[in-house]
Amino acid sequence: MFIGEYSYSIDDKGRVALPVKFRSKFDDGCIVTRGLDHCLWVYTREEWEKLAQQIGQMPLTQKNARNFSRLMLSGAIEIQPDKVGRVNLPSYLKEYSNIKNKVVIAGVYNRLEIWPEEVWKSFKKEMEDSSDEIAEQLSEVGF
Amino acid sequence: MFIGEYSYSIDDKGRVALPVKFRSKFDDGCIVTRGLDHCLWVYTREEWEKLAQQIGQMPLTQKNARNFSRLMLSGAIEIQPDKVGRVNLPSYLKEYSNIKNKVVIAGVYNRLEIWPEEVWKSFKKEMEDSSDEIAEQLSEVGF
DNA sequence: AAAAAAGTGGGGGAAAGTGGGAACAACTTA
DNA sequence: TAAGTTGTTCCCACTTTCCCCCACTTTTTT
Repeated sequence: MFIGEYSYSIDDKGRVALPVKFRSKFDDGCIVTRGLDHCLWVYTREEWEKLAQQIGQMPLTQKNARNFSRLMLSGAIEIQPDKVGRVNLPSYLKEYSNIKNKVVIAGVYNRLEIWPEEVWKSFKKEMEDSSDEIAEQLSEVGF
Repeated sequence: MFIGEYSYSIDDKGRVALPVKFRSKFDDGCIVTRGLDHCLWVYTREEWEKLAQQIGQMPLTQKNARNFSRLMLSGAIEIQPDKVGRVNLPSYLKEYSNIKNKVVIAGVYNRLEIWPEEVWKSFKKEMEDSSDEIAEQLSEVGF
């Protein structure tokens, strides 16, 4: 399970390190894709297969389903981390997430999330400030 | 599984490269056809067979089904990529998709999609901006 | 404080993108 | 029918990009 919060910088070549703790999970590659809220999601192969299969079975003829599968699948890329555990993000993912120099990687159960540092900070502040309200809204979705 | 987003240019002879990662899948030819949303769809032989069978089983009596099968089947062509993995698109497919010089190829599960670069950009922007709504609508279709 | 581990940076070689020429086929015209 | 013209396909070559590997610096741990 992925948990915690880690800071890294992106070098001139667009490489970003994955947290040491989790590197072994990505030995046989990881899948990075566009996540919701304009961050990036990183999955292990195994977890990705589950997700992708669901997406792939959506009906061709429904526009929403078509667009969602385009968004998720065309945004995805399989990357093999280099010898020291870094991945090279394609430019379209950096643009989508607005990642420039400093990033925060957050563990969220079955995936990692990559955020621009500044965005993460303000997002976190907002979350912390409104945690009570968030909790109350959760009861509405059956938590 | 086809995933990712790749940029290529079309040369004066109308040739467009397929992404290196997937070339081996098309060793024994690929089927290109008119897709929905005015892009082109590229299938492996195997996947095409499955799809064609599905389409063939649609009810003759529904106008939508008739039109869909016309679009897909009459537009389809089998192409053998050249030694460096390029395909030569027939002019009616270039016209249908409005492909000129720069294209984006997107992997979407069991097919590749070929888009004019400009169209893809605006389409993607729209999708990205409305990703929250799209995602929420998906819960309605049981995702 | 020393050693080990992790973060960061850069250079070289291989592979991929792209362009063009030559050979061949098809179609047109004299 | 033969010659010319157009178009297509195969193959080769150049250029650029990307990826792998190595090394240095910084941080952490014993």
